[in-house]
Amino acid sequence: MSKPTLKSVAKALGVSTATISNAFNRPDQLSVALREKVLSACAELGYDGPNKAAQSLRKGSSGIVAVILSDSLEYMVSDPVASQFLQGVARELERQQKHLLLFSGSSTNLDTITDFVDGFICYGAPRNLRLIEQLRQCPKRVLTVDFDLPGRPSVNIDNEQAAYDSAMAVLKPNDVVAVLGLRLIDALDSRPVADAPMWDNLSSVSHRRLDGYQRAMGELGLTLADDALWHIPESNQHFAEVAAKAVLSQSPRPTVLLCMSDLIGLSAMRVALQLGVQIPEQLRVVGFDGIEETLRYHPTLSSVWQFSDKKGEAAARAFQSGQDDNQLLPYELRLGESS
Amino acid sequence: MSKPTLKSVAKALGVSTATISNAFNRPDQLSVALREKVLSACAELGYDGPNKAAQSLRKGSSGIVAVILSDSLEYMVSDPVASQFLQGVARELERQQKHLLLFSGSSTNLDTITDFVDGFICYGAPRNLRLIEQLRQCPKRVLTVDFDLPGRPSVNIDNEQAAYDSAMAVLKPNDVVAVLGLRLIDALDSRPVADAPMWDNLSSVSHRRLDGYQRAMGELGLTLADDALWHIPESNQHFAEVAAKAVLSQSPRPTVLLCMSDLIGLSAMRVALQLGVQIPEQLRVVGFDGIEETLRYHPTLSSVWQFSDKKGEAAARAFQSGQDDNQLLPYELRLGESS
DNA sequence: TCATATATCTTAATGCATTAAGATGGTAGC
DNA sequence: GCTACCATCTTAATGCATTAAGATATATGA
Repeated sequence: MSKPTLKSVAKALGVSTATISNAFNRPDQLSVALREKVLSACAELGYDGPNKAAQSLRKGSSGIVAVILSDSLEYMVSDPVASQFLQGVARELERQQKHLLLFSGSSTNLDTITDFVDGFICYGAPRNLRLIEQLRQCPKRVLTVDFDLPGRPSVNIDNEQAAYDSAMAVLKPNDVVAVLGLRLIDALDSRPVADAPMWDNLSSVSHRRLDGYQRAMGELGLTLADDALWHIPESNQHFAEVAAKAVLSQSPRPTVLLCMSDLIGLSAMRVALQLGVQIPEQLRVVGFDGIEETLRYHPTLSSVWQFSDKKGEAAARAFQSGQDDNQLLPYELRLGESS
Repeated sequence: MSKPTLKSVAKALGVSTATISNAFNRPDQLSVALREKVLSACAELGYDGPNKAAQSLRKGSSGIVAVILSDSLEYMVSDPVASQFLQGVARELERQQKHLLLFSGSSTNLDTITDFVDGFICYGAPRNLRLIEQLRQCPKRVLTVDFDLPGRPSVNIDNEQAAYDSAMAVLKPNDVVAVLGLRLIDALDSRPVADAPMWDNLSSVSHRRLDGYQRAMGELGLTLADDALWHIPESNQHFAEVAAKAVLSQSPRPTVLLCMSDLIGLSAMRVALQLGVQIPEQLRVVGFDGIEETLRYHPTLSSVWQFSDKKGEAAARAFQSGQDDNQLLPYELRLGESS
């Protein structure tokens, strides 16, 4: 006997297909007694719910939301900011009884599954240009986070203003400034940006933050030396330490480090302390993101808190609600001992 | 106007729906002239092929094969053995015009997508018990690689015999033996197995290999000391070096190292050389898997070559062909300077 | 020239499920 | 006792596509 279907189960029970369907989807449409009879019969016959493909076809939606992570899944799970975001998305999606399908940005064949999902939430600007093109042309709903796609809704914070605020909070006249930036150019190792072409992909967060830093510096009459702007390919300890070591060995030594993530900021402080540089007397540091570890570390790190879990929830909610604007979430500047 | 469908396109062109469908799926069923007219009309109307959900429903298959990787995706891409396997699968699937959907073993909701895929190729025994249960009960085709699931087809090599062969090739009477094993117990760091409960998950490859080692040792009258059997949680340099250092510091120092992967073998040789232990005079080493790096390294590493790319192809082919047996692929023992 | 084979396109049944609208029987109100 | 309404279930249209079988017209062969 082939796999049971709604129809075969209905016939076996002597009821209509609508009844079986309702037993699964709209319990209020039939008596409890009958519903339980149906459900137990289904279990017995090995029928485990309506076929998703048919359901998706009929309803026009599958209840599956694909989340595309720009970086590798591994990184995303280990990075506290990203994993908090993911938890927020998962929480909100569960609340809405939706399912979550996870993709890494290296996925290249969206066509394969576009018809099976309700749309995409894309976290972070993908490096993969083909993927970006596919997202642009995707007929399904697409919502971006931490970057913008023309004509698509997005969830973000005002990175320029936040960066400006954070810089203004630590900078003093006559400071020597260095910026430890994240993914500014197309290189896989930590290095000074120098005159490498900026990888300005969809006005990514990093460039907005850089703009904010520079606005603040401009107002204070400070300039950024050519070798004081560093590119870090991925927000982790190793890459951050390489950059921090290099920058703190320069002369004149920076008196302020503007860091585009908290992991970078913490790593920089570790390096500074190893080098015997006093914080905040000789060096002030400010991070970005707002993760718990900045509070446990000593000295505590000043940072822009952006509440990634809320961001995840907001993204999932905005995805569902259908609102098409570019939403800016609140952030909060919290000063620690590092400034 | 809503999204175009087969029907709407057919009406717009004044032909039947069958013609449009054939234009996409069976070009031989209509004249080239008409086919091109149809295709260009589709492009103009913004119709990009038959809806996959409907197609899947009608055809009973979607052409998507899901590959589940027991470890994290990141690890899989970096590990040469796994990534070769993946390449083999991808190559064969492409040949069959199928699509590949990648999952990590931490995925827990197969139900979400079972109706959308033709089945699962599962590489390596998942740690996630819920996932294993889902695979057992999955109504779709499931093929396992490097482990077995009762009643399911699998692709593998004869790990017991291969391990036996490799051990026999390096062992001599009176040897002191240590085993650097992979994922033998449920621990996330490198450590001696001692009396921790063996994590015998679905007769995984590691336990088969251990059986092979021990059969060989038995025949030579050798025994494995309690602290000479080590568990390594993941096949990478760091974890391997920790274990190798510990084992090579024991007294009496081992004269043979049986390693369950080449990465482990190579790391162990690196450690040995650092410690001033001569290979092969004072220590013989044998690995497992067969990766190119073993040939470039000096001394070259003896190993069991299992041709992971072929394994990937074989898995994809077996998945497709419908054969339901437990296939054993050939392996090859290649001796290097390490023994 | 007639019968037959070929190429090309259409008809209609089918896959599995959802859901608005209709049918049925019972209960409450007066 | 009659009407109105409610709870409960069924009917039937619908979503988007595939494909075997049927319908034409054109070409082939004797």
